[in-house]
Amino acid sequence: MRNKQHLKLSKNQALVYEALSQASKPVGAYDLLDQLKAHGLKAPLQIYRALESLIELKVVHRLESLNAWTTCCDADHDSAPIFVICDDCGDVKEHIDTGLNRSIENISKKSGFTAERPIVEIHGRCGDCSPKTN
Amino acid sequence: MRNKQHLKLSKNQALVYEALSQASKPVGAYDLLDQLKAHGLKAPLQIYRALESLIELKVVHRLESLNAWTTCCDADHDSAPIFVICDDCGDVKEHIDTGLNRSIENISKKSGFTAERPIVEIHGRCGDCSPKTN
DNA sequence: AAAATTGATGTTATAAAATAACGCAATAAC
DNA sequence: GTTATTGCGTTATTTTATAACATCAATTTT
Repeated sequence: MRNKQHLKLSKNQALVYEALSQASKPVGAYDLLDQLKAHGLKAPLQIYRALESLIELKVVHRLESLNAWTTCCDADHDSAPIFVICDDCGDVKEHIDTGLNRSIENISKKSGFTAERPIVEIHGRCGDCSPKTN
Repeated sequence: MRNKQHLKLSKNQALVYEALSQASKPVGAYDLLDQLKAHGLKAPLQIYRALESLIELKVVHRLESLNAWTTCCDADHDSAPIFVICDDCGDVKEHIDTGLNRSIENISKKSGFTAERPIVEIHGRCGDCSPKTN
């Protein structure tokens, strides 16, 4: 989704989105809550509701394998977001890859499946955190 | 891993593996516990420990987006397991796709990343559960 | 064989993540 | 202006996963 500046977010949505934007990594719901207590938020549900709506708006993704959320890379994609996650430094990058999307379509077609929400989260080591050299 | 028959599993491992084998769908840890209470298991940890070791042995996979576990399809794969999940009937199928694996390798190479644990879980509708026809 | 290491087990308590259920307030739609 | 709709607030609860600690059995080391 481009033009995120033009999104009209509710108060809680804006708070959560802001917090996620400023984070360098995906953030958990209770971490968000801790941060936003300074702004008056008190209950987990306030966070979860905001996250849910931000996902609807396609400006935030949930990382299933981390129980955490991050802002969308703004690629304006219809295709599957691909997350590459360094298990060492925690860095997460979002990618778009047409080849991988084709593969998902192929697999679906072959089995008569309709893909609606592809989840791709690749754990490993980023270039900076050299892979195990044992 | 083939020749699962020859695996020497401990009591709890065997119980959990049996239960997963007989299930038609991925099963949650607390569901497993409920089932296995009849066999004397009492605490979540007994389940989680067994699951952890079964994953080490590569005979069980965890579905991150379902918080549930399932037996490996026995493909003897080095490559990423791909799960196709029907959000309607709950059916889950494991696939292997060389194309998708190549894509993951490409993405990794481009960014100097070393993929160690790729997670691919495609949610949608299976052929039997026709996709939304609104 | 005794000692030491390892791997599995059992139990209680706790932490972490997510949702249910209820009611209120502001705003957009008719 | 009444009626839907949407967002907000709060308490309690459920669901999922781990920590901490103790025991037991098997295997390896000496």
